[in-house]
Amino acid sequence: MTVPRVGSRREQILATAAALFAKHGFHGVSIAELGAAVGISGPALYRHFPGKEALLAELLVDISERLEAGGRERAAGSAGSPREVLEALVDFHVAFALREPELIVVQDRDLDNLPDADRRRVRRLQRTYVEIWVDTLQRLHPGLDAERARTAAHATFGLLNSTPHSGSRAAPEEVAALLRAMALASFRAL
Amino acid sequence: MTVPRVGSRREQILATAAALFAKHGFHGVSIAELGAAVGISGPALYRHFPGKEALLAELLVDISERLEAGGRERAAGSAGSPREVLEALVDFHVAFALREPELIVVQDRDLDNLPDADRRRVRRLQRTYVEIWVDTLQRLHPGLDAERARTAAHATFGLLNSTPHSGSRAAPEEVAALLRAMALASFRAL
DNA sequence: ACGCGCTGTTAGCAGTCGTTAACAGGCCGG
DNA sequence: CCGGCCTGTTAACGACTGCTAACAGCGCGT
Repeated sequence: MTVPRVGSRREQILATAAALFAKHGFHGVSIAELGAAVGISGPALYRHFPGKEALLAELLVDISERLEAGGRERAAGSAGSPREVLEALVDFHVAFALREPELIVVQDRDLDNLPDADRRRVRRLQRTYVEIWVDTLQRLHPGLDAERARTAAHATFGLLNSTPHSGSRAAPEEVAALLRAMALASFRAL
Repeated sequence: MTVPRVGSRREQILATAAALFAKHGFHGVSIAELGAAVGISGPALYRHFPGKEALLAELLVDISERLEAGGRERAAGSAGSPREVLEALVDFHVAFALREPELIVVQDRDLDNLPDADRRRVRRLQRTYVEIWVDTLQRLHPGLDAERARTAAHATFGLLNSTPHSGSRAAPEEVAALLRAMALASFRAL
């Protein structure tokens, strides 16, 4: 019994890769280093992944799918006023950024080290995630044109994704509350 | 007469390197590619720079010095209320981020590809720049503790530095005005 | 006119990278 | 007990990298 966590090695490798890629960049981490960091050495990684790029692809496709799904979920039912939806989106995003800062870093740093097919997929997911925010902002502020809404959405992502940059020795909930409040306040400028 | 732009090649190389590093990352650009992009080929770059790392160092030291100097200048004379100083800082930073988005990208993406001495220097400059913002925020909001002020400063940098991410087909002045307004509005949450 | 410094070239070297090949031990179903 | 799969090892290959060496044309001061 007690299935020995099928794919537990895989997940360990993915988590370690996320941390190392975030710290040194995709090209700055060798297969040998990554292997050593999980206790195996070098080419053993090829028992779990077809190659280095595939590893990055799995990380980035996964994070962009989770963001898009989370955004869609909170914006869907059209239940809730635009303001409530926007608050839910902010809460979701800030929680994500605080929980997995490495993935946030890797996603916009190493996107173009992906093979073409995966990069297109990730780009499309990112675009639809942005559009969820744009639609919500436009419903909240009728008359706001799409271009400005898009700029505002990206600005908010930059604000919320700033967690990896600040040392943030403070408690995560306090940081989350502060970023949430700043993001929502910034929308008053629209 | 008409000095033939002493160092014009140097500056051309630096500008091209900034663009390429921003697009593909430091490790993603080879000396040969960089040479080809400026019309010379490969090792000719060593006539102008002692090495690849020195090139990156010059870019990053330069940008962090300019940011620190610009921030210090606008915060110095203690002329102006804290709110005026803060508005000047925002204007300065957003103009910088819009004028040289590649440098913004390279600075936080490839900082740790610098040789130790240069990285320490850049880190120190960045720290004092942040502290200028922290001090101003604390003068504006007495009772705001330094940790929260630091988080808020980083969040504002993320917001203002979002320009490279959004396509921003709009006119730069409009984007600048929007980001400025959002940044200043976000401070109301403090 | 001469020589030198500046800026460019090509050839080649040493090191590192991702990846494949060949091999081996452990576990588990028949 | 046996045979295969899973997961690991080390050795080696080819490609590419940053960098150096050796050489050459050009322009300018004396």
